Amino acid sequence: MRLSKAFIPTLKETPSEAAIPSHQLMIRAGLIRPLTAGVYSFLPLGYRVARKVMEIIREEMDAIGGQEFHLPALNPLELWEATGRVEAFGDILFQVKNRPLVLAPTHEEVICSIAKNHVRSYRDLPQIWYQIQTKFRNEPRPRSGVLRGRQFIMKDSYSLDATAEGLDHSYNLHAEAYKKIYTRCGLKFFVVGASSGAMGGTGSQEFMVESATGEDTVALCDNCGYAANLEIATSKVPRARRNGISLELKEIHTPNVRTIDDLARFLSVGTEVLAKSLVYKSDGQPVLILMLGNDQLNESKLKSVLPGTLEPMEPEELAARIGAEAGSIGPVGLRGFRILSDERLRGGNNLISGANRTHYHLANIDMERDVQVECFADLRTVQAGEPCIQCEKPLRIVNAIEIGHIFKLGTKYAESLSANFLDERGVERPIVMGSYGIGVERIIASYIEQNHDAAGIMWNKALAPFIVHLIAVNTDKEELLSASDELYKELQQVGISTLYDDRLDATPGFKFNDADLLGMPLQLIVGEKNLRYGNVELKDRRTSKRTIVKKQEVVDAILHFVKS
RNA sequence: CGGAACGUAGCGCAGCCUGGUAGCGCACCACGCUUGGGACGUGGGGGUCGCGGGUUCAAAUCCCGCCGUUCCGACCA
Repeated sequence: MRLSKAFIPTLKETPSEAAIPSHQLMIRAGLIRPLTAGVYSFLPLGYRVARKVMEIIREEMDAIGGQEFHLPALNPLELWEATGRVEAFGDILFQVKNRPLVLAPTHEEVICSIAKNHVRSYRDLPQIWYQIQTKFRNEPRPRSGVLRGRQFIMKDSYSLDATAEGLDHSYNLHAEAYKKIYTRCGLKFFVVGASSGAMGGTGSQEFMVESATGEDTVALCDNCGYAANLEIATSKVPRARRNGISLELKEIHTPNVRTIDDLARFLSVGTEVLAKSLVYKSDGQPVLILMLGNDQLNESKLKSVLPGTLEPMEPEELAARIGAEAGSIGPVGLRGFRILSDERLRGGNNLISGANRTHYHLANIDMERDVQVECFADLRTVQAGEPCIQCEKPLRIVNAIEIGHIFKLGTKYAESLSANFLDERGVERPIVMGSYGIGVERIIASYIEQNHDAAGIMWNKALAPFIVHLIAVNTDKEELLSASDELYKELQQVGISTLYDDRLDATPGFKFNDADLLGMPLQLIVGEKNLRYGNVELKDRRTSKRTIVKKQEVVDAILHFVKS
């Protein structure tokens, strides 16, 4: 492509709305342009990258036996009502105003409706169906450029199996394919155990890229490789103590003590003998949650114990129900509340918590003797430095970008849409499903987050929109321009994709800076001082290493680079 | 949805407080000059100052409402 004729609008200045490097560079390098909040146009250069990513995905999906579909983004509302997901998605689901249609945020429903009509027997299974298509989600707050948009390209696939073992196999095939895809894209990634969230199902893993700009938080063990989304991560923290004798309950006066830290200071005790009470409403019913010391409640974990709506109780309602302020709430003698406790408090005694009387706390609480706990569960959020659940080495907590998510769905969707098949014995059973997603834009943005410098992007060969950026430096010299033209033609003939900066009016500095910004892996620089001796210059964008090569030999050198 | 900021030429911004001619840099067009790290000179084109209402002789500027965008938080498959 000749740059003089190409539409590659580069910007010298950083657009004010872009706060993170990938977003800034994608706009500056002319890959994308914003249209409205969370919606971007791919410009030609950006779409070349997107196509490379999609082709890698396609090859690896085909390699595990995937069959490519192209499903409609417009779905009948009725189909989504059947699975209850109109309500589950709520405002995230775009609904068409003048027809009972929705814009699909994912395609389990459509897949099931096809399977229901055409998969009749266990002999038709297993299947892996996939597509690469635009998804629509009405995100309340789009941000970080293409990392969280309202419209984005997603590879989504669905496995259909007869049995749970079959699902395990399909799931593992996907996990392996995903690793190959990210590796080929040049991403440094890791896999974490994840929450299935609103998707439901029996297990899920996320593929993550460590990045300060990521919206997910992950606990990592550098020693043994344990990695889990903070939504489900656990650690080996000790339980609350249990002393020999449970002392008698005793009310203590604690004027103006509200927080756990205040209380520990006031009583000169460690926070590990204190039980914190949090009050929520689950489907409108009051629930008291007990946490040890300053442990932070993990709402994702709580939601898996308390499905349904969940909201913190307002202080006014709390005061009205208990007659005490939030800092003095406790589990003993509390009526009308379900009581849940974090696992860490199981069996503890001689603990201190609120007395349900403002300015008073209750000491010597025995969890077994004094508290009617409905259930114990892991409800706490892991903190950095805590011992790893597997090897007890300290955990790290990092931010990460989710670039893929795989789910074992089970029979949830097949059941609600009656997607059944007949097994070997002629018994009708629901299809066992898995669902798997990769965000195409997130791969691109994550790649840029990991591979840029002050000057711009540093593409690898796999994702680069062009392999070579050919720069004609002194365009006023006839012989120099014709030498560049010649090289451009030769590179085209041997199939090396080349962006050729043949602009007559741009100064050398302008061209060099554009080349660094656009970030093709190799820059081929044709300038007067080298050409005089029959040489040209090759610059490696990533290392900035320059080599002087004979003009006749440079195409071979580039071919060698491409094959290496 | 809560908190905050912003909206003036394609981009980055000033002007607003203290009302009276819409400005700067980059980009763009023409000509000249220049060619190894975002040149230079001369001339030029381009703006309903987000939208609507109000105050005023007069509004980019003051007041009210709306819309949009971004950031922090909540939320998040």
